Amino acid sequence: MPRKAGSPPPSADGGDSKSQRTRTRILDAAAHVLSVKGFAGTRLTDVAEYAQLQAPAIYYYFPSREDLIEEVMYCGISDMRVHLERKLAELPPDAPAMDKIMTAVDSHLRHELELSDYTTASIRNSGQIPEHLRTRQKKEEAAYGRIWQRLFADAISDGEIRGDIDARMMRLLVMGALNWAAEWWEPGRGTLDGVVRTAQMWVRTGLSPAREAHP
Amino acid sequence: MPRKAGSPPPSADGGDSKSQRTRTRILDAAAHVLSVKGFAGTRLTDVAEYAQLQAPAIYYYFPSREDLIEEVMYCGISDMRVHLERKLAELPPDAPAMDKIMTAVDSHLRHELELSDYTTASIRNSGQIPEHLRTRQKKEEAAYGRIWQRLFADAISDGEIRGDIDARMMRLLVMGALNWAAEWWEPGRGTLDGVVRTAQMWVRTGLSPAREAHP
Amino acid sequence: MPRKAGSPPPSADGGDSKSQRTRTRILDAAAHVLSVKGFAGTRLTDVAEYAQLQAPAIYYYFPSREDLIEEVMYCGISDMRVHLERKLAELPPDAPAMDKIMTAVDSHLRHELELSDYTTASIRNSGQIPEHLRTRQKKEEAAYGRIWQRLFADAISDGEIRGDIDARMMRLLVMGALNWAAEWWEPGRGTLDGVVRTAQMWVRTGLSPAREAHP
Amino acid sequence: MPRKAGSPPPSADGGDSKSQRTRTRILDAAAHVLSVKGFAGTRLTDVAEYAQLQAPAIYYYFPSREDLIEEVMYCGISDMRVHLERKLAELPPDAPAMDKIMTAVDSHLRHELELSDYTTASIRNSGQIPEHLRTRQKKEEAAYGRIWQRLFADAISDGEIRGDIDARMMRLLVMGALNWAAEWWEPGRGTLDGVVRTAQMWVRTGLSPAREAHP
DNA sequence: TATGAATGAGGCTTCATTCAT
DNA sequence: GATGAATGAAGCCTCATTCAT
Repeated sequence: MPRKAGSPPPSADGGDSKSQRTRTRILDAAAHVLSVKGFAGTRLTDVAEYAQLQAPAIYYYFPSREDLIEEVMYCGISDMRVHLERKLAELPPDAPAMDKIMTAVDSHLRHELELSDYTTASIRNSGQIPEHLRTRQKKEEAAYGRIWQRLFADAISDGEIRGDIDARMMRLLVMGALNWAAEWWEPGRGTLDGVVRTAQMWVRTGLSPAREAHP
Repeated sequence: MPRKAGSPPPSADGGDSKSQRTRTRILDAAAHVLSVKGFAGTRLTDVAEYAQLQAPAIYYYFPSREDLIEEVMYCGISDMRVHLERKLAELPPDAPAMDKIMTAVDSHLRHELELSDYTTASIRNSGQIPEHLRTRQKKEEAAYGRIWQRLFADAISDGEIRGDIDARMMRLLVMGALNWAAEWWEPGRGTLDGVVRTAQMWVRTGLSPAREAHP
Repeated sequence: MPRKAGSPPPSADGGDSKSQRTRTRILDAAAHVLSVKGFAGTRLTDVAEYAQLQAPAIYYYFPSREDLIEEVMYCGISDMRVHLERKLAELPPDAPAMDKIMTAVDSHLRHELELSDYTTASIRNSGQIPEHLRTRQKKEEAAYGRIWQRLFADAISDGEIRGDIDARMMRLLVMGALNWAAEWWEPGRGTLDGVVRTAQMWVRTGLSPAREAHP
Repeated sequence: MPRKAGSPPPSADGGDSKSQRTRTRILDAAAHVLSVKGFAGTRLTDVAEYAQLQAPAIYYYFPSREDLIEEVMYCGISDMRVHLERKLAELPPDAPAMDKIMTAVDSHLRHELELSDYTTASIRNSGQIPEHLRTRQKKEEAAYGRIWQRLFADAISDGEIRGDIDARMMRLLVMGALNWAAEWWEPGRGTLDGVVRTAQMWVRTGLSPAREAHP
């Protein structure tokens, strides 16, 4: 019997039983539909079609539509955090604070645009989903936010970000620019590398302390 | 008999007949609900409740739910463009290109955060609404985009924005940062002026030609 | 103030006040719509449009949709009876029984096809209308039927209709043939006179006592 | 999955799966309600109740109310034609033309009064149903009409029907008399055999060439 | 494990009807 | 006499969910 909702994220372990794979297929489908149609517009029929099975089959893997959606929302942000943590861990421990931020920008954009409907689903539907479905997600979101917060704080105390700004606001603006990319970016138009580089440039030069004073 | 959908934007003229006001109340309510619940989640019952009447009354003013939503979407972006054009027209004709961009940032944020559920509705639901409801909106969106495009182009040719970037990408990142503000900003936390100033600063210093060479 | 439902048929008296004429216009419109759309399909909006006024205006002349329809149904059959009685009265009192039947056929067809949506409405909807709306109509229908019944009875006792048939059945078949004409006849195709003549011929030769025995 | 509308007539084959039977039950119920209440008066709730299930279940078998009704209308007239063709085929090939007409009268009346709500529904609602629901039905109707037309034409050229009449009109009057029988006949009052015999008699003697000339 | 069949809740929409003007 | 505005009841239809197989 497959795991109940609340169990590890789909891609987590090596549970490659057929059952486990079907569950993942459903979750993927849900993420896809959710990212396109929004919370209220996500019909189990559509999810089922995308996952190539009949709607009632979903109930074998998830107790209800809400549970399914809840898990998509959770995975979206959770995967994102895991991804970021992994990338940061790959940096030399004494890397400059600004470099870490550049890594975060890179990680965020790539994960959002390349890897996953989950993130888009998670991002786009944050505002539309009933509170009680967001408990786990909000916790993850906060955790993810805290990582960024720390990066900014470090950068400020290291003098790599100008000190005369509202750090929280700045961070939210930055993350907004990145989140919104999902709304306009399409593989056909400009490379993903290009987006990453442009965003990094904007963040780096936009946040660096001014140099007018020097001369 | 009230005007059909396709008539002047709600706040437009002095159509202060009681009928005209009811129509506007419904449109406002729809914008509100739409911005919170998304396209599929927008129920006429909720719109009606918010507008303080019974659901069928809506049909006296709009031929269908879709027409109502279509008009909200259209007004959202259309008002935004009008607002921006007015602000730009108030500037001295020979104002520096970057100042115009600052004005655009200001106009966008204030209209989005202060004035109107319409914009939020329009922005948030762009991706979820069936194509056939977006014809008018897309035209307006393009027009609005073209204004920004021109501002960037002028700034580049005047040397006020560094020339080594992909202008289109840059513009989309900027607008994304502004759009996303609706997702996190709330009046209680930080002033609107603060958001505007922070955003302007980021844009100005982020896009200005590098100054490293100077000293 | 106009007369309540239950008052004399529209075209009855000389009540040519504007009010009386509007009432008649509504009744005519209702007859028309009813004959085309059937009982449940008859919307006050359509009736109003056909009568060139707004739906609520109908309530000034009729207490309810049902009352309006009831009156149409009543008038349809009632006019028919009046028409027939008038035509029969014009015959010489000693006219042969079969001639009277020919007159009845003529009267029925002409009234149905030429004069009036009322009859068509009345005929077509007999089976679809709730019982309580048919009280007056049924009484008239019975009265109209009795006239025909008498004509047949007289003809039989005079030996002008063969005696070896079920008179009631025969009469119902005949009236059915006439009633149904409304379903297929259209002015463009064949003259009304032609229909009348054909029907009369069929009835006369079909009902006459066999002549084989004579020679 | 049950067949879509447009599939074989209900009573057609031995599709005795439970699903096939439910579909037939719904179709039968629709025919019944339609024949009593008319097109606009036919509510899915009533159909469902008569078929002993809940209204939404109908959508498992038919895409919409209109499709359901369309199929009833089609089956009504189609079954009628099949029935007639079968009966005619049973006659010896050299049967007199008038005998064939007698068979047609018999077939029409029995099918209409004895077998089927479908026919009554089809007949009664011809005039009330939107054109686009009658495409298939009209084709069948025409085909059915052509059979009768041929029977009349043959009878005339064989001298079994008098030649001095408008054959089309005559045929329509005859079919009208038969169609209308559904409006008045009830099992309690007079036998079906009686109706058939009376109608046949009327048609035979009414259409036969006159014999006055003989003596 | 998965599907065919069915249901109940709820949303959009229509329409007779009312009421103030 | 007549209309603009609004409402309540009811019908069609969708969809999450269940259950037997």
